Amino acid sequence: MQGFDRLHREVQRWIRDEGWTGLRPIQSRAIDTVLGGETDVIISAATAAGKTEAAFLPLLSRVAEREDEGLSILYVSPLKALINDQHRRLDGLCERLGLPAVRWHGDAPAGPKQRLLKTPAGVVFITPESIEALFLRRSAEVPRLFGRIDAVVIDELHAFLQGPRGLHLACLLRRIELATGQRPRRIGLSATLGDPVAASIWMNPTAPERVVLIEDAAAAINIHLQIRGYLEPNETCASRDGGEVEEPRTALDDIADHAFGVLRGDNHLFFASSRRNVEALADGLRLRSEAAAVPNEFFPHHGSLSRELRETLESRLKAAALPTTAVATTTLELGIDLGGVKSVAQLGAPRSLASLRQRLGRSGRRKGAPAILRVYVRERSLVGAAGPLDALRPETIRAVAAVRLLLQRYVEPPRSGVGLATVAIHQILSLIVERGGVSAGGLFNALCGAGPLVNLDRDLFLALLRGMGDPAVRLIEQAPDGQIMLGELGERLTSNREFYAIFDTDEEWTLRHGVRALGQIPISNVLFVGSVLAFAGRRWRVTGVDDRAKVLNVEPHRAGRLPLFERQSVEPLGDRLAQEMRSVYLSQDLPAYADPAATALLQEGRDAFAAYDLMRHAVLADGPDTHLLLWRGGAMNSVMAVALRAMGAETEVHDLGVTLAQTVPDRARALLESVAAQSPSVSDLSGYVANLSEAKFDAYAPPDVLRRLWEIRHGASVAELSKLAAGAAHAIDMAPPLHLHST
DNA sequence: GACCTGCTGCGGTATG
Repeated sequence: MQGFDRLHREVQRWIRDEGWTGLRPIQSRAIDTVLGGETDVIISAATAAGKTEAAFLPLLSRVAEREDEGLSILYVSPLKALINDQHRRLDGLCERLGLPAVRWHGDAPAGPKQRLLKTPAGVVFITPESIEALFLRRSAEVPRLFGRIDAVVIDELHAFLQGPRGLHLACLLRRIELATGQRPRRIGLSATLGDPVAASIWMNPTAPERVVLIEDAAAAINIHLQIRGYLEPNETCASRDGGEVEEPRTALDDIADHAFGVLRGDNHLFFASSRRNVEALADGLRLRSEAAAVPNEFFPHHGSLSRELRETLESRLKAAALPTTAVATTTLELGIDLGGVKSVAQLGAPRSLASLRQRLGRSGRRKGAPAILRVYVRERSLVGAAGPLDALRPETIRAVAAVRLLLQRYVEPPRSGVGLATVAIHQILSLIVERGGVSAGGLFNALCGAGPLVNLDRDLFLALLRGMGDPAVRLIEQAPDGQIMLGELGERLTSNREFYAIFDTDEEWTLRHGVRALGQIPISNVLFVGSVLAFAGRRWRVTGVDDRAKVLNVEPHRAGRLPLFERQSVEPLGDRLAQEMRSVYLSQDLPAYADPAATALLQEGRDAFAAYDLMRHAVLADGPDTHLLLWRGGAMNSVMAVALRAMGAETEVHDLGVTLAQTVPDRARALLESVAAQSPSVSDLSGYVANLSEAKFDAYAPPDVLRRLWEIRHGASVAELSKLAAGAAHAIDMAPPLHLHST
């Protein structure tokens, strides 16, 4: 067994006692690297390949003989449930080596934490938020607790590569180094790395080339998959006579029928995107069990359900004594080992390959067993109110495009830079609490300079500090000697326990028409006066945006119903998936993994694409509106929408592109030509984005700073605008009349 | 028509 001999004797004994017949390839390869050097390491391998042990067997071998006081290994995880899982896996081994292994998160027992503070030793399994709490409430203990760490293990590394939480953790690790004067090596674990370079930069921003990447040898993807097509029935009114209202049958009913037939009797995961879908599907499956007089084995799992309900379901899946299907949102996508899950089903086409890969990793964990994936796709009936975007059958096309990219092993790179201002504000406040007053230079050096917030240059940093000290804000204030202290609001925020996490629990915007509040909606895309959105079954035009109060003033836009194309999308699509969709339209092959209905829908989508002449044209007339189809991801579509808005158009962003409301193709062409001719710069455009604040503390940042950060993030997209607009304007034309058949 | 993630310290009372 390669590498085995170099492990600590007690670790070797533990491996034998566990009944292992050998080390996995990734484990053998990790032993030499981890035992040998002091470098940072990324271990990237499929779920259940044994990454945890690949890191811990050599790390524990190194620290087993350590005599001096001090914590040896800091393990960080994004999930409490994962901490409990990993602790369970490693506790026995640690005990045999005489090393305490302590879980440290909000629900973990307090006793072991107290003992660890008294005598730091062994391994601690912790969340970023609990590290933050240590800095805020026990800063005096930090140097002694973390002063002798050999290695920091970051589990689910990909979860920290984009968004504010990853920046937050990077700042916390940097602050541990500053507080202790040591830089422990970092070991990252991940199953889905879209961009190893980005991961290396996160691990070691000053010397990313020195991070060693240990990747699992690319085994062939062993997968059985099927795309199943379903057509929504015609939109008909339920009969009202006789007092009984019969629910019209939907595509979801047909999907539930099929799933009930194929999933009963074993363990499966069914990902259904939204809580509403999850509840509807789980309910439909339960009703079918009742109708068939068999025990129900289908249960919902999502973030609004109590922890008790969720954990009961998780243990039922793990125990595998009773057949169980969890119908879930993304809650079961990450982390904990669910045991023998036989297949994964998904409602709707995948929106990202990173997520699809992660979900697939939950099945086929048993040696030699293939992963099984079923994608259930729904499309609209073309009878009646449907429009040309429906005729393109975008869900079916996206499902095929996603499978193609899956087989190519493509994973999206992380979207960087989100939440920079928020993390800076948060960490400035936390550093002041930790140190009891800091100079502006000290703050800059800790976070920006050689720290993780490099994109915040000196000018932006000072502008941010000035904004925080504004008498109307009072997050911070400056003592006569120049030291920066907490202001009144800073005191209040940092003393609240909601301060520990860098993310907010769902912030929703209030939609207001005159004095009347229409309700609450979450908004993730760019918004400005003139945006059109759908709510409560109507279309509304935004007439005012109050970013701080999160209020949108709206007025009715057009009389009538919801727009019929795919709505302003949620998780933005990546460029590569959008491009692959175009290539699916342009090719002829009918994949064997599509069932007859999906095959028919695929063919319909291609026929429509050809009928609209979309291989040559980027625009498509639709009644009074014009669609602009760029075959780019959400980021580029949003930037194009901002540019068109700057030229005076009313726009809406969706998965297929940008829709110009109440705009005929001639005018759309003129607008695109203006964009091409004027070639707007980022600073020309950023003023048209009204909802610049998008993370927890952004509202306390000066608008100019947020604008500048938007410009930095979107500079590359804006640089492409002019060429893209010129190309789109060039081939503009009216769509020919369409004759469509309905299946 | 989004989804997910996280949480200290203290004082009171009950229990073994």
